[in-house]
Amino acid sequence: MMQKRDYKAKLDASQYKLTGQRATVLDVMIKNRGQHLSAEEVLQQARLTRPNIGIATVYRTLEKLASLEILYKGMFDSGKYRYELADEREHHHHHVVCMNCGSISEIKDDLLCELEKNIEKQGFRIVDHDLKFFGYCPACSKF
Amino acid sequence: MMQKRDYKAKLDASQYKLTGQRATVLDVMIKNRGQHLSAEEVLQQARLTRPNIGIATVYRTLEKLASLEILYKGMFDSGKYRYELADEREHHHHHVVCMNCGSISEIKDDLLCELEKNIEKQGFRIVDHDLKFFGYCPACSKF
DNA sequence: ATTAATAATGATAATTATTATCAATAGGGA
DNA sequence: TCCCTATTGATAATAATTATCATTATTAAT
Repeated sequence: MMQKRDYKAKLDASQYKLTGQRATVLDVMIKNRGQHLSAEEVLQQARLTRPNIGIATVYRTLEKLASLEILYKGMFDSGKYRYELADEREHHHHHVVCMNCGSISEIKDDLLCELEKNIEKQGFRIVDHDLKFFGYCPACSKF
Repeated sequence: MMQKRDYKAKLDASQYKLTGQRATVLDVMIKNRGQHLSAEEVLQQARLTRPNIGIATVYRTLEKLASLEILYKGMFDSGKYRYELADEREHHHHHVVCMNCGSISEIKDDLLCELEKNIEKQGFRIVDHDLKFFGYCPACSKF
């Protein structure tokens, strides 16, 4: 599993500096590994250790980290983006969105490679995919 | 393939009336079968035959038609919902979003039923899925 | 170290998509 | 016809995101 220093190295190799604010945002994402945070949620957590960080900086940082492929930015449902550490979703897992409690669980799978190959036979070039299942998580499906 | 009268029957069976405005929106969706229109795009088209229809009515109608499962409402990318005739995506097809021209193509497939069964073994209850591929459509992948 | 150039930040204005409000209108029975 | 309720269009309000801009921090050159 990638560590903090690896992400920092990735940033150092880029044109961007690892400022205090960016480190704070990165720390939040690492602390919440496996979760899918909205910008607002990242802001709340970031302010625990850096009370005066602004929402604009959070957006800018998330955007940069996503452009460096440190984060994955995805639209899961209802109108806002969520971010997670990119290596968490590397080859290949998918999301189950619980229609009752809204929780997002992860499912590992490699079935899609085959499907991508079929699509490429039709002339497409596929570079990524996003698969979501909608239903009820184990807790909610009891009711 | 479902015809206009079938959709109308579905509406008649509901608590909602088929008003002129709703018929206009439905006509737009039928005319654009297989496409994924945003509310704004529906408005543009609707105004060709009914120039003073308002955006609020379009949103309301799309919402109602989606709640009756006449339309499917999905978030494909970048922050806005798109709508399509629900029967167009019945059992089972997926979307390829071209990262160059933004076009959305459709792929038929039934591979996922199996995957859903696996997930259900883990305690989830799955009722729907949404699979998107990102890449380049045949036209754009030439460059 | 001092200064000049550049990049990053925070506050906030602007924008975009969507939803809510509300007065005016349109149908559908008594 | 008149009343009742649903629908509509205009527009205000909201939510998420992006843009702007003056201030601050960092870097490079002297």
